[in-house]
Amino acid sequence: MTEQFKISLPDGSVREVEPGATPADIAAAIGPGLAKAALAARVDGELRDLNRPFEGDADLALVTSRDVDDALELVRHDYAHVLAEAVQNLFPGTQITFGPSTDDGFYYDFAPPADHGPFTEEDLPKIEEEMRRIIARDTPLEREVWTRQQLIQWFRDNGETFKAEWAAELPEGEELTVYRAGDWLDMCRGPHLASTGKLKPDAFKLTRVSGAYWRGDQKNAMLSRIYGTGWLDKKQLKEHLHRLEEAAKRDHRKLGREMDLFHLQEEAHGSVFWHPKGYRIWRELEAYMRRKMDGAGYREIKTPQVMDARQWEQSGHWGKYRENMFVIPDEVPNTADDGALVSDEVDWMALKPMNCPAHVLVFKQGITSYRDLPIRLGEMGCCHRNEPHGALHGLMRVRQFTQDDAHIFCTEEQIVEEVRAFCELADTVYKDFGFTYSIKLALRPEQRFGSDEDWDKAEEELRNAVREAGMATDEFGWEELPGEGAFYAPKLEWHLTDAIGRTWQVGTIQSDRVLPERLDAAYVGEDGEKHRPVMLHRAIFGSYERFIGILIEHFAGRLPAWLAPVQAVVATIVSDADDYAAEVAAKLAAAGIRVETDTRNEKINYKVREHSLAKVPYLLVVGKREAEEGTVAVRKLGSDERQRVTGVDEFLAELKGEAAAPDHRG
RNA sequence: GCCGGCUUAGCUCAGCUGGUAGAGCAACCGCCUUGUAAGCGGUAGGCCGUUGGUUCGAAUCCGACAGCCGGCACCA
Repeated sequence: MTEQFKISLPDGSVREVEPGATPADIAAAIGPGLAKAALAARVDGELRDLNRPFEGDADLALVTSRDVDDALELVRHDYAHVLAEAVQNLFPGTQITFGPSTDDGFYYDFAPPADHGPFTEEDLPKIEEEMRRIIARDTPLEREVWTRQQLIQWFRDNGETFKAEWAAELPEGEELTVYRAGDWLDMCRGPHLASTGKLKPDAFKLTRVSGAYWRGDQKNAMLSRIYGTGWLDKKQLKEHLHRLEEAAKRDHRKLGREMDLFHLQEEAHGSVFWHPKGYRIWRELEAYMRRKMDGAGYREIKTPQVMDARQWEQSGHWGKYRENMFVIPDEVPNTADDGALVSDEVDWMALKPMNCPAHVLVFKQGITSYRDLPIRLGEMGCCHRNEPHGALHGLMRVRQFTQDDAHIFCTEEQIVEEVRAFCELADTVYKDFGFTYSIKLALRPEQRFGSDEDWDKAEEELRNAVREAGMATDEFGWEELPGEGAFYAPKLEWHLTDAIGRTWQVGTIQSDRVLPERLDAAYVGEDGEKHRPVMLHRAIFGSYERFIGILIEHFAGRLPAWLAPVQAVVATIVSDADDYAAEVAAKLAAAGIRVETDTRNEKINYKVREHSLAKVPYLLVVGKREAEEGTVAVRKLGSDERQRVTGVDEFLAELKGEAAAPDHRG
């Protein structure tokens, strides 16, 4: 008489099964529909294979495609395995490595055969085809527990050096499993679907290829990665591809060109040429941020673009970041007729990669009393960093950028209050742009300066400040990120969520005790002795370049009226209305509205289309009728509302509210 | 920096296996005075990224370099 296992189901019922029984057996016992729909099982909360026998009494929940998160994870992981098998079928000699699921699909990293070279996009269609064949074959996926030695031996015998290396390094005590699909197998923790046929042949697509370092380390071999997107059914795949197309339409590089905001060119790659319309956005943002910072007790300064290398040596940047700094010889003249003239003993200078050392130098002028603290020094600081070329990306990653930077010099006791106040300032700013955001605390990295006690303290201060602001909650996406901090301090990060759900890290505040020490910043305390201030580095936009890029993508170019470079266009229908159009425009301009007129000899359809594509918030159409009646026909961009005819003053009153910056509205 | 791809008119893109370039839109010039997302006709516009090579001949084939795109790594 064998012992029976008691399996509890989510509805509260309990089934008794023989040892050796599996979740699949239970699904079958409940009904054929469920047996077919079941993808995997949660056994005591752990996601498991449908065919893995119970090991004792257990709580069981069968996972179907209705459990979307689990189902997608399973399906994507399976697609990755099928991809690996397909590639090995088509390209014998290819080594497999890793293939996880991602946010929208999966990838797998391969080491292609020595005589083949990396995979290219041209390979993708035939790999997809092979994947469909594998799915159609409907091969069962079987879990097997192997010993480490078996694994290493098997992979070595099959020329799988990467897998063998990995198997040798897996932590002791872990159950090592392989999943077998017919003749093919991969070492994998699982779980997997019961068979390849559970995948939909039309719900995935291989999207791109790229290089990726083995184990993510630049020092290692470059592998060939194949990305795919994978879903539960064809409809989801189509929706996803559609979302990608929509996202591409928001691309700030494309909109920046179409809207004539800025351009980039080879001769200054990684630095932005702002055009009048783009710089108008910048100026509005800058004016807004100045008001916010003035109002929050910051004082703005301006510091040198170029400083002597000795200064950077002292601050520590020379040692750590010299590779990414633009360095120039301090020699006059530095050219001669026969070429460059740079002597051996030249002094070096560097363009500033950040503002903080200069701010410490300002702080150090004169003697500071504890009564003066906190001192908040702000700067719209233009910095240069010689970024790795492969990292450059439109406005999002540039070599010259301007930060809404500030450093708060304060006492230990003032840290929490200053950080708390910053949380509130950042909150008002992000809300003014309609962003939701989450706050993360990036904790100590492996490589760092300072003692563990200092780190304990610094982390706790930031944590407390966010708690005191009432923002260390789920509502604010509060989360701690181990290992993500800067080498000198933990940092709080603000991650914006844009209109299509992408996140962007923009704001930050971090406490720094290292730099004041290195640059010997001090204040005189109550006791008459010298003390080190703590320095809080902080920014809200991050950089103007990147923030504008994010705004363009967030609004899909349709900036709110207060940021729109041109807020209204007066477009005529007939030339008889030209004078009236000029009159209307003059009136708006006198009220501070950025307005243009369009009196070209074109049909109104044409003008409407053009200004709509240019994302002008308001189009005021004037014809004979409006000229006679003193009205305008208002067409608001992106509004479903039908154009309406209204008096100029009424319209102006309405637009003035919208055209004012959020902090200037009543 | 690493892997792959790309680079032709202001923009978007054609140009097969080598015979010194083509479209649409934009621009300019006319006609049309127009009522809410492209009126019609015409004209002009190109060192085919740069540079070496192969060839009688290169936008086209090969190499180097640069920039861009997608990733990887990096992001004080």
